[in-house]
Amino acid sequence: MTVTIYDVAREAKVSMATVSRVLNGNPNVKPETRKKVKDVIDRLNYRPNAVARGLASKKTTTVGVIIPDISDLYYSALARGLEDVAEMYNYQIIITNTDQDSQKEENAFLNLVSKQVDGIIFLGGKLSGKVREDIERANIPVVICGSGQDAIEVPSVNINYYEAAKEIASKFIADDTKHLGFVTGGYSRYQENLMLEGMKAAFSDAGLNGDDYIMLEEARDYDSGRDIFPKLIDNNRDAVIVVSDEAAIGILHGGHDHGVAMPQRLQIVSCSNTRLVTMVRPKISSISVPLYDIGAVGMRLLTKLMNEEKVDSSVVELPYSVEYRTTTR
Amino acid sequence: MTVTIYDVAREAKVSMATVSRVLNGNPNVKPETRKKVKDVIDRLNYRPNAVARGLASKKTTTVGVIIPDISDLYYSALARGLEDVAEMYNYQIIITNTDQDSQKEENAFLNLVSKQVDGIIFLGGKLSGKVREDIERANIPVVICGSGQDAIEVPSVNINYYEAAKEIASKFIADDTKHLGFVTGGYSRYQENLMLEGMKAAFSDAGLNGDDYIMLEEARDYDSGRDIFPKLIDNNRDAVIVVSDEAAIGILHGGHDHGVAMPQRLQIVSCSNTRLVTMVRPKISSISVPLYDIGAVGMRLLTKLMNEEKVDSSVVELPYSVEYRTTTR
DNA sequence: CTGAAAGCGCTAACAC
DNA sequence: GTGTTAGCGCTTTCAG
Repeated sequence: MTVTIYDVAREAKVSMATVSRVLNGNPNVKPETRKKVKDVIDRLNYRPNAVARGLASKKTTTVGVIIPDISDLYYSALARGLEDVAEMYNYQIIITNTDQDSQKEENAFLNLVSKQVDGIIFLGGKLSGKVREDIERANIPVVICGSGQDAIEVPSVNINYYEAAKEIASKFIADDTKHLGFVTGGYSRYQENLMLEGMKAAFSDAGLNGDDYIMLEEARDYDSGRDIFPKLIDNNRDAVIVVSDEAAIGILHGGHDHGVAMPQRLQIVSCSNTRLVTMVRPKISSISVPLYDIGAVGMRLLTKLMNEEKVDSSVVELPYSVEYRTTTR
Repeated sequence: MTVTIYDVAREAKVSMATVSRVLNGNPNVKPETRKKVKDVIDRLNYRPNAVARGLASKKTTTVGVIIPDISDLYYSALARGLEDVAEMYNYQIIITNTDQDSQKEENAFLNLVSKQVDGIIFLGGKLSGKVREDIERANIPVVICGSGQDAIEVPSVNINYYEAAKEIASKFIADDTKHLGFVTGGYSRYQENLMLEGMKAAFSDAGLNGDDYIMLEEARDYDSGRDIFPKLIDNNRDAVIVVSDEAAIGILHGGHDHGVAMPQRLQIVSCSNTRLVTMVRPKISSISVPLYDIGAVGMRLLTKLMNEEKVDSSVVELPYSVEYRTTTR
């Protein structure tokens, strides 16, 4: 039925070994036999069975991607970057959504290992203790993209959210805009904590105690953003730093709906840098996180790891800037 | 190094066959031996090698997804629906982005077949003649989601865009809003043509010739939407039907930037129903395409096909409605 | 430069 | 119920 390497060998009057060699670009094949084999391959329309190949070679040219939610613009931008470089290096990608559920994360990881993927990329995610153990045990290259992880020896790529948050807070403080709200999204506790520390450092530099000025809230999507708007105003916030772009837009429209002038009354800076930030009016000021690049660089790092090339630094920090648009004064 | 079925068999003092049986839930195993085997599996922390399994059983529990761009909200919503039901049925998903490039589509398809996926889902895409031949030859279940395809015998799931477009146009005509713009996105020519036919039918029903009233434009993203706004006004459009949500928002903001009152001067209806439509002000009227469901139903259909269950109808049309929000009067 | 043969880790008849 | 035995389609020594 389906044509195998054996059929090709027979037709070309060579051994399977030789066919295998031309398939894999092994130079130890006389040009003429190579041509002969290639002709037969074309004629028979032969395509090697990647599964058999994987079993024999212990390499599947497949990498697993564990992602909270592919329909979240933040993650899908990362995923796109990652997939593009995977394609360059001839890797396929198996994607699993976890909704940040630890159990799902572990299942996904174990499934991927069963499938003998050559490497795994985590986007966001919590990496519970169990998963960490599994990583340890599986002995397979893993890299984390776009999500801080607490004291873990896994290679990762991200921007420095501590510095970014500190920079934003400092600017606000300098403008005498001190009553800040920090609206977390529950994406990565570790990272959100880092940002909070950054803001506190900014207050500290100004001789102030951040705890007296920073109010914490949580909103991840548009609706919850809109819902917390009144609370922000009631608590006299001058500005908010919002992790989730959708929540930021929700807050913005909360202002719109309540007839509150923005950014006069409340300034907003969001932190995810999805396409959304410039697709609303007023445009939202935000950290320019290089999402696509984080994914791309992460995958590049993984290819190196899978290839056992040495890597200069396994935790890479990409540059960012803060774009002040029209939700800030 | 890694523990295999053979190790489990030895430790449990049974044959590999028996281990395989408990692994696959084969009922022909005495409960006590089943327990014995399971204990050893746990103790050894054994996990079957899915690649070996795939080779032996000719089933990989993996399905391929060919998608224009995962970072496009329209497609990622479909993908999420699809992935959720894939997970329910214990399938993993290999995703490939094609940017609607025929060559990439064909490569992706062939790669997926090499990997012995059990089925393939196309989201959007052009399905050039070559790919159609490949589908024919590969003899593997394929379903197309969220994209019309011209005269092709491949199972698919979508909504009836012809009727939707006709309904919208009829409403406009009845309101004496006859100078329509149709802003295509280049997603699926076939489908966009279908919509155009639908609009023409609406004019025809009103005793009018659609060609005299409908102006065609193309814009796929936010910026091009904004860019074509002046042209729409210069050509005296009363309303536009826009395939891409992002383009629709672009047009909306084009109006904003030019100080043109919307929807008084120009009404907008968009057709992709991504989350974006309710995340701008004014909220955009749109066809309520059940994106998630299209993906979910498509994957469910594929599981049936892969399982060789019989299927009532291989082209399924999901219900939709038209939501008139605040970009229409 | 090429071929023979031994697996890779598992499933699936087929016996018993 | 359980074990034996062939493969699945390929890569990879090892000879020559």
